[in-house]
Amino acid sequence: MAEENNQYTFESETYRKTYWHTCSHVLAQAMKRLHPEVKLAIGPSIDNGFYYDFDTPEPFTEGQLAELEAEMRKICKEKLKLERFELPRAEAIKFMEEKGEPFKVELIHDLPEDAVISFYRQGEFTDLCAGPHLDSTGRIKGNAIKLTACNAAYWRGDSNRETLQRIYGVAFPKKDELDEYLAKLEEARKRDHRRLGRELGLFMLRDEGPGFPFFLPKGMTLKNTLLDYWRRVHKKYGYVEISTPIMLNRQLWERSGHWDHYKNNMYTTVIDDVDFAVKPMNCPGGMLVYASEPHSYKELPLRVGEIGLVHRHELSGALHGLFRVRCFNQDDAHVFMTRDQMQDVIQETVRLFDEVYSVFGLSYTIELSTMPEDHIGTVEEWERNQDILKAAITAMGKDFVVNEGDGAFYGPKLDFHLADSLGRTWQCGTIQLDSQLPERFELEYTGEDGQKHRPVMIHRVVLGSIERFIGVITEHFAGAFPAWLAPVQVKLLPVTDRAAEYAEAVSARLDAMGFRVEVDGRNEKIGKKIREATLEKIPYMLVVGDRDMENGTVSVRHRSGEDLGAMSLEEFAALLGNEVKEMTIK
RNA sequence: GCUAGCGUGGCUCAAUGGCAGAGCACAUCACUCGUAAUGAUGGGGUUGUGGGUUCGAUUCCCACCGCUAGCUCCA
Repeated sequence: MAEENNQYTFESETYRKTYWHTCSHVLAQAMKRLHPEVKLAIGPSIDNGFYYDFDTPEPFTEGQLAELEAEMRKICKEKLKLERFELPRAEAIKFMEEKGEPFKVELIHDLPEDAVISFYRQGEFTDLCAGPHLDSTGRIKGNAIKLTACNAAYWRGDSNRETLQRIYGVAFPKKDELDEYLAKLEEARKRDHRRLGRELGLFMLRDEGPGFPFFLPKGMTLKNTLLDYWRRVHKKYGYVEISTPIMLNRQLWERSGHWDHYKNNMYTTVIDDVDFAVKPMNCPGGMLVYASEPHSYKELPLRVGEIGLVHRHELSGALHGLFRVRCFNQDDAHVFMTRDQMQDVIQETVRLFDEVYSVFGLSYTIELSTMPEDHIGTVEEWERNQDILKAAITAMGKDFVVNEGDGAFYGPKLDFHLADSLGRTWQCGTIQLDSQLPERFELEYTGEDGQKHRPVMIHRVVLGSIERFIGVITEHFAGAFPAWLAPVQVKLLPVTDRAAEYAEAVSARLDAMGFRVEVDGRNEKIGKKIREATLEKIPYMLVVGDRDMENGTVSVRHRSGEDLGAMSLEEFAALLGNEVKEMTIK
């Protein structure tokens, strides 16, 4: 490895991860020098940096990070050689016991019998590690290391085990690159949807209802515009829409399996001595609708959509703006079909996803989640369904990664993780294959043969949660929504009071054409009105003054700062109309 | 839920064991102005909630509520 280092650059993921992994060892070494009593857990590289978990009597403070960074810089300057060596199991355990590292001992115990147990030594510091590593701490640029956070983490991610202190860090071969990275994080903070949501008047959260978002007028317009698009695109793909009750009795939830498998997350109540639960999912209601009348094979696949408001009691610590809430609208749909239709339906659904995501300029990665420990149905059924999902997307030439044991309790699923413009990903779409609920609700259709058959179904959402999706696109567009989606598309800015009436008249005409328009009739200077409309990220500003009144024009300015000059209202309406139309159904 | 940090006008943030302050926003008045902030004046706070320590608490202590970060990446 060492001699090959020169061939590698920081652009290579392998080299980057090796670099960061060695950084984590340097961090651990610095920790041991400053705080010998601290016990070492694990310290891997991650997608953007590295961390190390420590067991410490006293949690760390931000101030200590600077001290650790300084010690790390020292270690880099010392140019310590990293040397790998192996030990037989018993000796490895003894070695770590003597060093007083109980977590390392546990790790060695859990390694398979035939595992090679390797260590890396740098100066006075040695760590259990599979490697690989850089050949010297001198290869790390000391002043381009930044310890970014210290936080708690459970040993082995298990909430029943020890709480460790995790220190996160990031490092680059050049100081400039570190600064650039930190600037990018700062940029990300500026487009945080929680901040933009408040600044743009989209939504709010209150102590009175943690995790229950309130939508404000602008946010509601955005949401309705989004749903309007959703309905049009689903109509095109042959969906019908229903709405099912928000609360249903216990018996139903027992039948669906939710009462047994999902009760901890459900809001329940008692009405007239009967247990009720607020729905955490829409499916059981959808089952009742399907079962309410007989079906023929000729109707299949039957695509039934529902924008359903669901409530889930998420852990308080998991709440996060609109990304993780306790009540949200799913753009749900259930597609009922024959076994033969499964692959086609899955592919058709993926095509629908592609169309929708492309409208927003969002790309995605797919994860296949397989059978969890807590599940219903047979292993054979699960495997068969997993194979169908795999086959369907493979045939479409799509890549996916497998997420073992992360399926829903009733079936395997394909999860679509959307990347925002900063490369962070959020799970939005999902396609879940389910042959359990049709069984439990005894769903049937009459086949060509005149016999009753059991359909299979998928549960699927494209946007996922309307709330989360709004959060994702708010950050993706940094609040500057495309014109078709912007809560306000046009703002009239009269230069003086003399133009107020004219502005109102223009506004009324645009409104009649179906555009979302506002007038800034305040007695303020035009510069101020422009500044504020720009900060509101309204796509078009129409400046109107004496000149425009005389000529019957509007002076158009884009939020980007571009001055499009004076034009007739008809010309402007055509311009905006085209821009809006481009983004609608193809 | 756990660990740590935080909670001061609508927002962003000062300050202090001894009268709580600024900018923005808001209101009023003047200015009627052509492409990113006109000026003046004014109103607005039981410092998250409840308890405790103290002559005195917004500040110190305790509890609760809420928020923020992490708890997925595994030598």
